[in-house]
Amino acid sequence: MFTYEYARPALTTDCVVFGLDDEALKVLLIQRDIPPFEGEWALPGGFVHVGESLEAAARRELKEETALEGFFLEQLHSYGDPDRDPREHVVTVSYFGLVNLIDHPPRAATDARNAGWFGLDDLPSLAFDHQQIVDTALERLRGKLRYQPVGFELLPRLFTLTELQQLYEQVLERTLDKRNFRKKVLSLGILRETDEVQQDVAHRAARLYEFDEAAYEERRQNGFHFEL
Amino acid sequence: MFTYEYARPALTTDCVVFGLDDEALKVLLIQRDIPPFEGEWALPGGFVHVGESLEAAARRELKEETALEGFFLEQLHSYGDPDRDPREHVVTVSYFGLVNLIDHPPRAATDARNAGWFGLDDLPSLAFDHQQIVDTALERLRGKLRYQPVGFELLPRLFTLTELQQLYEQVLERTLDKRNFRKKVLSLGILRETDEVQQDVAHRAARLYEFDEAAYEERRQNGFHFEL
DNA sequence: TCAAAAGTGTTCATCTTACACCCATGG
DNA sequence: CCATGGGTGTAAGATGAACACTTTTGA
Repeated sequence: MFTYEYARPALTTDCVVFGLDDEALKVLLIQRDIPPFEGEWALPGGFVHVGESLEAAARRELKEETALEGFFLEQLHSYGDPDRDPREHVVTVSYFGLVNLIDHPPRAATDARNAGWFGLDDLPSLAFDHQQIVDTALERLRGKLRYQPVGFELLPRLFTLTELQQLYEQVLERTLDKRNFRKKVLSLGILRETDEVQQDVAHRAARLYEFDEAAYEERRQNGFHFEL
Repeated sequence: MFTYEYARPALTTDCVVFGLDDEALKVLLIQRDIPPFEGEWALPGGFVHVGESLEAAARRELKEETALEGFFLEQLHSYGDPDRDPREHVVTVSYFGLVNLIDHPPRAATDARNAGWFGLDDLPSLAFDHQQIVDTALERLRGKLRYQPVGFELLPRLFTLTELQQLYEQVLERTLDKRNFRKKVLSLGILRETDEVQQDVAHRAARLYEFDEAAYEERRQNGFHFEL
């Protein structure tokens, strides 16, 4: 039991983790096993421990609930409406993560909660204000994708230009011209062309590329501004 | 006294309020009258009350400490490093505000703390991690200014195109071409030209313009994207 | 009449967009 | 040999950058 002179809101983190598979952009959800909203789907998250940084709390909860670790995670927004949790005033710091579902396939969560990936057009109704948080995360993803090289986080290390283009098309919800897209993305000089090509495809195999972090960093230092 | 089953970090808000006067972009600071960091300068802010939204807490503290109210305020970032406050684990949600110093001149704060506007190149050393928060806010301001019509918040209702240009030059720290700037900003169609001109200037008086919020909103609905 | 800032267009380079066909591969 | 996606260039339009002089006003 812990006692304070003044009342304190509770503090949690919640994560919106996006993943990409062959079909669509998906969000990671867990099924709640305790009230409130027992049995409903919600964002993975939980209480921040004293002595723990916000990001550490977010990563810990994700690992506990969904067995995911080691990927891009960045703070999104904090929500503190006193009524957002029916129990009491709970402030949540939301995080926004990106994984590629090839390297991080869905696994049973360690603490036995049901977890799953849901297509964005196919989300169940969410507990708390989590739908709003997902909406904000999606807006943020769209914004970041245009101006920062985060899309690569959703792809395997080696990818084809068509895969990259499809990622942009799916997230931004519009079609892009193949020739213009390739011209633009290659002109940025932050992709390394590898010697490898796609395997096991029933047509001409596409060349595989890799994001060149070092080249990106160097260009960024020199005032280069990523934009797609 | 309030007792909880698990320990809770304390929760505060801190505000980085930018103001523009004739000379430079300034930040609003208060001098702390209690430990820790007693006597040092810090961002205005304080504890979030239970039952109070985050933004309400930020506005309340600002009003109490600096007598400022009724201006643009938006959430910035949350900081939760366990060591950022020497007393205990304190998580802060930072906000970022814009005021024009003509309509909101510096006044004595109601609760008798010393408050003041400091030029960005002239900041005293700040308590806690507040320098980092200011740096983040400045980055955000620079980013927002280019892509959202927030600059007007720093100017009086009626302003000249030169004032607007100087604002951009000061915040972005680079000079802009007068003709190109005017061409671009007018082509956006979100400024209303008024019949009025500058008063009491010792040279040809410039025409006064006004931000046309309605026109901006309408254009935004139709997929228009502000950019300067 | 002088000082100070307001106001105004054109040109050139760059970037963006639209668009269609042949090629390589595996089945 | 056919189906599938991979890969490639050009031309026209739009946008951004560079640049200097005349006008208005008050002191």
